[in-house]
Amino acid sequence: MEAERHPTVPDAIGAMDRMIATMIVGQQEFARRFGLSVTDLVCFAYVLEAGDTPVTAGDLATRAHVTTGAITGVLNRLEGRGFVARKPDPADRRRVLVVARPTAVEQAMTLYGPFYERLAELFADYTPDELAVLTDWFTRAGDVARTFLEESR
Amino acid sequence: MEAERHPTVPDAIGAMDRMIATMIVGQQEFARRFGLSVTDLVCFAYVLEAGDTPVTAGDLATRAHVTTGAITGVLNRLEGRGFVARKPDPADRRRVLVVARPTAVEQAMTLYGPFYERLAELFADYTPDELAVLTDWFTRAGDVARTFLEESR
DNA sequence: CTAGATTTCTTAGTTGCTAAGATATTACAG
DNA sequence: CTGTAATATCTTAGCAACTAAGAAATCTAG
Repeated sequence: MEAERHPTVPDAIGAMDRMIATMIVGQQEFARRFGLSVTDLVCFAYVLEAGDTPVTAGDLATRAHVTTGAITGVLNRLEGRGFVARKPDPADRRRVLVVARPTAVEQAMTLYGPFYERLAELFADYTPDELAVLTDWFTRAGDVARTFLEESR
Repeated sequence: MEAERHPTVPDAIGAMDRMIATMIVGQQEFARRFGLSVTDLVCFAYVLEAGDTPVTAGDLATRAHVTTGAITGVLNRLEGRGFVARKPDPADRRRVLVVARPTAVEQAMTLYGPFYERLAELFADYTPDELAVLTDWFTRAGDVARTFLEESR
């Protein structure tokens, strides 16, 4: 069946939309179980992603599209759960640097782990070339969305 | 560089995570502009997706993982914006059927359109076979997430 | 016909957000 | 230097959307 193997761009966008909607609900569910908000998880993911690069409270506000006032609450909750720590910036004492606690990834994996295992099983069904196509698309789609968000400020 | 063209499964999951996080922030931004909540958009997308198949208020609560009380608010807002209409179910008068208004897609496209154009441009960079891989993954990842959500109730 | 189950809506209370402004610090023009 | 403006975070008051619990209407089964 050639037709089914060659979806149109609108087909792809439709399938993507349904996937995104489900992932959003999934994140809300994860957040609920952590006793955190979706914004908290988005910020935490960004801190982990940044790795050694220092992240300020303001960076999180920009990235999550919320006010700095909201970030105060985000950091209080993440700090309360032991996910991150506030650290003063020696170079600029107005700033607050946010660093992930050593056990943070471990803690997150307790809840995310089972879901990631399912995803890993799914990805295992694809060839290395197909995995490259998927990873490339994730990266570029993320860039497209980020650019779109920045432009429409 | 072979290594770069063959990401590992963890690479793929990492790229996917960052993409999802950005899409979540994007949906929050769209919701803000519509004067709606993310839950409203998730429900609206589900109503559109269902097409002619009737959707009840309870279906939306199940799909969006919120209480039926929250759905009352969702429907009031979506109805207020002219996106959907409540329709009594002739077969069961307790039920409320939700149908998309004819102009609903058009209205949604006013805001979503520019973003979808960017996505369409991105998808245009992929061959039909690659597009098939992507669409297949969207569908299956959506199924994995939906199954995971249903199991963990 | 009645008792229980189902479906939506209502109400009270909680949470996380924004907007505006307070506070502390840094940057820079003169 | 010094004073003024800009910047970064936090605080506060108010608002919007959620939950939990239960009311009201309707359906289902014995």
